[in-house]
Amino acid sequence: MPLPQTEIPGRLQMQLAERGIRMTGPRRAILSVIETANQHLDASQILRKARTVDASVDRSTVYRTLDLLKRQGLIDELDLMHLNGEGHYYERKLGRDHIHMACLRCGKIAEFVSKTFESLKKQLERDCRFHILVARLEVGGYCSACRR
Amino acid sequence: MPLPQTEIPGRLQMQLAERGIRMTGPRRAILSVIETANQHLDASQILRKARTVDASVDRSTVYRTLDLLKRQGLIDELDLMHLNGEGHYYERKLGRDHIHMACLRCGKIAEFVSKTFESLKKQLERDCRFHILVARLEVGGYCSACRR
DNA sequence: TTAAGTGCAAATATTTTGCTGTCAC
DNA sequence: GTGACAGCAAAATATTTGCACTTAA
Repeated sequence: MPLPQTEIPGRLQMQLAERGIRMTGPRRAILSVIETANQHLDASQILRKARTVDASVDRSTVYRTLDLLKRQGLIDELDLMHLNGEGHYYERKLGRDHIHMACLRCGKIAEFVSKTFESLKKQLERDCRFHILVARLEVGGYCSACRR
Repeated sequence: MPLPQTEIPGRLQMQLAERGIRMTGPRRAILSVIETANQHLDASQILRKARTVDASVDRSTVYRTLDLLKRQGLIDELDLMHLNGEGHYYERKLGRDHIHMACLRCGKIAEFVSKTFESLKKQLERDCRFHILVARLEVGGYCSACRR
């Protein structure tokens, strides 16, 4: 049973602070955008939204911050099957990994948490003697509404 | 038990012919590169190798051909956890999907075929009423040699 | 104080597109 | 013959980097 992922505002900020990483204005703006996003955002969307908080935020700061968060394992980077161009999408890493299912017809993204996925990762770590840091399962196809 | 994937030379060419898709010089060169590759190649590498067969091959033809093969479901597109930049890697789609494990320290890519992965996909199709066309599981972490 | 972070501008990397001539079928 | 494909050049998109100034701790 996946625990409900209750979200503490400023959690990302806290996690960075715990690791002794400096907090700045632009960084705060970007983090808040990522935290409050209710959909997957790409770098440009993050930039645009961050600028509504702090108009001076630069595109390169967005990329640098995304890099930082990736290295810290606090966000995941997704392709979403390149439904819109070749860019990447970002989302908070919360508890259990989930699978992304992208409908190639209507573009809807569904998410799915699966015990089998968790077992698969364990099996992989055991059988391949591989220490997993990130796991990304993306699926493309037709959703229930589009498959008919 | 996965069947041994015996490779017939010119198989890709044949598969395109079966579908009534035109064969041309540049296309033949690109297909042969993909077929004989013993590692994952990105668009630039494919271009370079294709040019050793047919020097006039253009970069855009490589992209157009990769697009064609993707649409036909004959190749898979991978990120390999962006070990080297943001480009994509391509590989023949042969029989069973496999998992790619990228070592974030040494860069080695290992592949793994798993029954559990197959069950997971079936479960997904059933539980989410989703018709899967492509499934991509990529894992990043430390391989057995690097984890110590 | 000072190492880390920032904006800015420019560079790089990757992919796509318009166009016109060519070729497979 | 004709529609699909090609090369070329240019554009569009996505990301990275060098540098000088600023700032958090």
